[in-house]
Amino acid sequence: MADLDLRRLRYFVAVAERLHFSRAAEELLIAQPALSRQIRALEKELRTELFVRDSHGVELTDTGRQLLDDARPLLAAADAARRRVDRAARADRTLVVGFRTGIRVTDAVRDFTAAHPEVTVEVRSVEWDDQAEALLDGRVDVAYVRLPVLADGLALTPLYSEPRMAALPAGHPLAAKDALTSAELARQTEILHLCVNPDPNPGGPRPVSAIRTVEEKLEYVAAGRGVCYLPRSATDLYRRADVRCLPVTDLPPDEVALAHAADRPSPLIDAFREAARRTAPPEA
Amino acid sequence: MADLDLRRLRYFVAVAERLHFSRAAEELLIAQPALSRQIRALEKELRTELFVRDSHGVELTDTGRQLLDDARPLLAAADAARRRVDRAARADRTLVVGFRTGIRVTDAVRDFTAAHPEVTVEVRSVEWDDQAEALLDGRVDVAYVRLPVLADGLALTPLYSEPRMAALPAGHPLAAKDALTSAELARQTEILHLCVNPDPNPGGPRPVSAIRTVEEKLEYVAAGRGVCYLPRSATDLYRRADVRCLPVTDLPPDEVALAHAADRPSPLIDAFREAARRTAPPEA
DNA sequence: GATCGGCCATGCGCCGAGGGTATCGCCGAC
DNA sequence: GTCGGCGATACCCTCGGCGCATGGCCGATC
Repeated sequence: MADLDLRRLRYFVAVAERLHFSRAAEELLIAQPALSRQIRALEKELRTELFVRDSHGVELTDTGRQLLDDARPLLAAADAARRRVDRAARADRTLVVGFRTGIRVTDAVRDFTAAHPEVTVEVRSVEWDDQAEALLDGRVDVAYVRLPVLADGLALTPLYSEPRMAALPAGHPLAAKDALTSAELARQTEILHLCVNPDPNPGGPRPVSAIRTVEEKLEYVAAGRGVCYLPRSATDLYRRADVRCLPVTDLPPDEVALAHAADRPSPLIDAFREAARRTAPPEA
Repeated sequence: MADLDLRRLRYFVAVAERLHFSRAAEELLIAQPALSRQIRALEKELRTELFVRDSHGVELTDTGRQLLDDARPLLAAADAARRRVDRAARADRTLVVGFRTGIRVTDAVRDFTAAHPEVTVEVRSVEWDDQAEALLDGRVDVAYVRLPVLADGLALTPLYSEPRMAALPAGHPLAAKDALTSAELARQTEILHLCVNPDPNPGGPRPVSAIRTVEEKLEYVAAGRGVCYLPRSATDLYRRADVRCLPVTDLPPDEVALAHAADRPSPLIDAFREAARRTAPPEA
């Protein structure tokens, strides 16, 4: 039994997702006849029909659906493997540091570079909902994260913590105070949650709106649609007159940690971790 | 970034496992130069060395080890996907029933075939350590299993249970009794465990020996090296003069169930499950 | 109801990837 | 020094995949 061909699988997924050969071919940057032939060849290899093509268009068969379910994770795994190899190949020459808005990385990078001038340090911003993936598949070597982190397979080094703040509209009755408690906020107003994943559970209930950035979040707050929690570095960064930010005294502080893939130890990662620890801001 | 090629990955794994190009090529049924070229091409594609080749032979680099770690599960996933598609393709024409020694399947097959004469029923024996895999990747559609089953993703239908027996050498002091308790066995003798996996945890401690079949197990018992537990159907099947089998009164009976992959429902599987339930032997 | 347009399949020629055979280069063993 | 084992290279051939042009089918349009 010959191997499946990942290129053909990718072609198949492209067609299955669009149910349209010509458009899929366009997306794949090949001509439509080539795509038709490849799909036919795949069907022949598997000795089964994957699509029903009739005058109404193209549809998946049951077998096709089965293959689609398998093909997507398989292709993702292949990509991840490829990235991990890429990472291993440059492991002793380059360090890729992931971070998110509001986290200061320059001090640690400078400290690290002083000790390892031969190593190229890349700094790359990482989406929150992708940070664990990015670490595990090798797109970044280490990443600053805010605890808690939900994924397995990551080694975490706590670095520092910062007060948790609440952002509320400037005219809000609570905005006159100097500090707040979570009870006051829970009782008085609706809390906006940052929804990072485009569609966390498809079909299910979802947060107000697909808010992806802190700016967007604050926009909602300024519009009087609610309040939200933020770490202090975020409120410092995005100061605005129509939003007031106050410390919330009874919530545990927001902890920032350095994460890296738990397998695949590396002296460079260890060195960067020490650099990050040395340069972490003092506790507030 | 082009896709990894699974064929090349398979070549790579073959070399990595043998650390010998010529022998790997022989195994792969290609000539050695072709293999050398493919590995070189893979290294070029990944822009990194995977092996160090010197006069002492061939060795993996760190990157090569990383790739090997990823390649094996990837290839296994591809094979499993292929098998699941094969299964989906024949889902409404064929039913593959897995079973293990000592389980009687003919009654259920006959009952099922009477109701579905158009369906081809294949019966295939399955290794214990492979039964969950075989169900999940579609090599078998349903399988008779003995509880408990350790794998997730399987739907289980209990069918019947049978007494648990102990097998001991004919001359053993306890062999004169009519029945035993687990306490007597635990106190008096060493228990042989059936070691089904060729090497359960490489490098770690392992059971006495790689016993794979009931016959082998009984051979050890006859040789006086221990006693073992078996379900009654097994002791009935492999009767021998130098081994005595007695019921163990205080152990829960051995339960036989029908298992199938929890996703991918199928009317044929449902029908076979009913047939199995109808034809299950009465409780002892 | 003839034509047109959208869409997938097919025919054909080209090119490159991959395989086989023969051979080279290196190194260690005897 | 020679020989044998092993991986790399040279050279050639085959086949698979692609693009272009075109065919065949069907539904929409006027």
